[in-house]
Amino acid sequence: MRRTVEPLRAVKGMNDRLPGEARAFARVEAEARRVFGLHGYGEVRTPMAEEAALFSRSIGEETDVVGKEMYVFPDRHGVPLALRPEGTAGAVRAYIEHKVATVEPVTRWFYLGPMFRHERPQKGRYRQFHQVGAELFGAASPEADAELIAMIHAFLGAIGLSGVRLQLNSIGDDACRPAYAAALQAFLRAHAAELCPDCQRRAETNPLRALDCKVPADRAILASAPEPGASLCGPCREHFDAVRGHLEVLGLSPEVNPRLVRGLDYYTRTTFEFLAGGELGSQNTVAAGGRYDKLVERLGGPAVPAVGFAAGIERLLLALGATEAAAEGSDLLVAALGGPARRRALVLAQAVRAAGLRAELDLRGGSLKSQMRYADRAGAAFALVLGDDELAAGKAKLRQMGPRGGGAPGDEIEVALDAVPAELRRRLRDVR
RNA sequence: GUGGCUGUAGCUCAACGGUAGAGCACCGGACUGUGGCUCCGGGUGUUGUGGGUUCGAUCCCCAUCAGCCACCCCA
Repeated sequence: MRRTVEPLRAVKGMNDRLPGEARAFARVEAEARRVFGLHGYGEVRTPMAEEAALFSRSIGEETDVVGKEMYVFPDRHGVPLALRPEGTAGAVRAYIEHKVATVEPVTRWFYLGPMFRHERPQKGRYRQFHQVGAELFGAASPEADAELIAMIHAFLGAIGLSGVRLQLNSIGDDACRPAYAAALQAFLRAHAAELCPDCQRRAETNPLRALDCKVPADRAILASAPEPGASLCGPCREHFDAVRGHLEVLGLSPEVNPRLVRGLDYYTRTTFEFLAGGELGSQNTVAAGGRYDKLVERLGGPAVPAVGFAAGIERLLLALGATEAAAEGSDLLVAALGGPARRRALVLAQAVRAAGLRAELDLRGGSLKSQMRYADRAGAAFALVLGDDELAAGKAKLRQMGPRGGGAPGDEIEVALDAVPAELRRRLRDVR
């Protein structure tokens, strides 16, 4: 195994997912498709790259996601493109571009795929990570928020994630948020000298973010800061209370967290997060979202309200403590000895597959013993022994394998070569 | 981007300033054509990488890369 050339490695923060892990991943995706499908959501697939301007306009120029973490590069004509750092912007762009609002009043979309942010990787946070998310366009009512949140809860339950906490808040809309933000900023500026450098910065760039500062001294000061929940205008208050009420009806009990804010600029009114314990450490937000009633308009579309969310698949898997999922073994492993028998075995395996059963040949050849051992460790349900004698007689020995790594010796019967697929199918039915 | 910890076989780990071992896994044999159990055999490694100190470095020093943890930020 001497290395003569330096092997290339995966890009930092971008990980391979080998089949064992990929299966666990695929299961989460399959549940997303199933549960979202039950709620009337259709899958959209938008490009991985968009014009960078789309993200700065929607997510916000001043956010870290756009300002510091986006992969931006010029295309051949010098147009700045960006690898998508999240899914909502692309979905909204597609919604506008295809004039979807003109053909249907309410649109339910979900998406699923890789996102890219140039951050320092750590557990539950990677430069290429994967999100599943959904967007509900055209409904301003509190029912929409509640339905979406309940759907996420159902999805988390479906993948086996229990013990999640739901936090809920409202950050107001154009009518009340500006005044609130100004009040909060004034408060922060007044206390700037006592606050940590981060909060001094936040006071100027994104005052709301200061609310969830983790520095103890800051928390003490911020305890008396104005909270968004207390400054809502009448309609926002009404909307928020109705969302809470609907969630209670649906059997969910959200914790109201008056300091829950969102990092992306496009949110209005409802914000929420699902938190999980487990092995996630500080990256314990597993799904998050909120309402964004002005975004479609802001990106040049009609005035269509919307609410959406995204969940990080890697984080879901971590929260689940998902271990690798073993591959299902073949229905049949063909062990053939000698050239003529091995040629016949190629054909035989093909015939079994054509009958809809999984067949595998031990491609290494080797002794019958080693081929049988392979059949065992590969988890094959049956093994077919094909040697010169069998070939001459037009038959093969079909042996039932016990459970992998142990169990009773299997029964073995002779089967005519042409009858192998049918006989295998019959026996598999008995076994399973 | 900031701070800290860690890098030895496929995995989990050991060792010592004198170029590395164990368990599991893997491969083979006992059984010239029948898996598992047992026994026997096989180490599969430039000790992450590059320098430095030294007669000699896996060990000490520096750098770098990667992973992890916290912060920042976020899903």
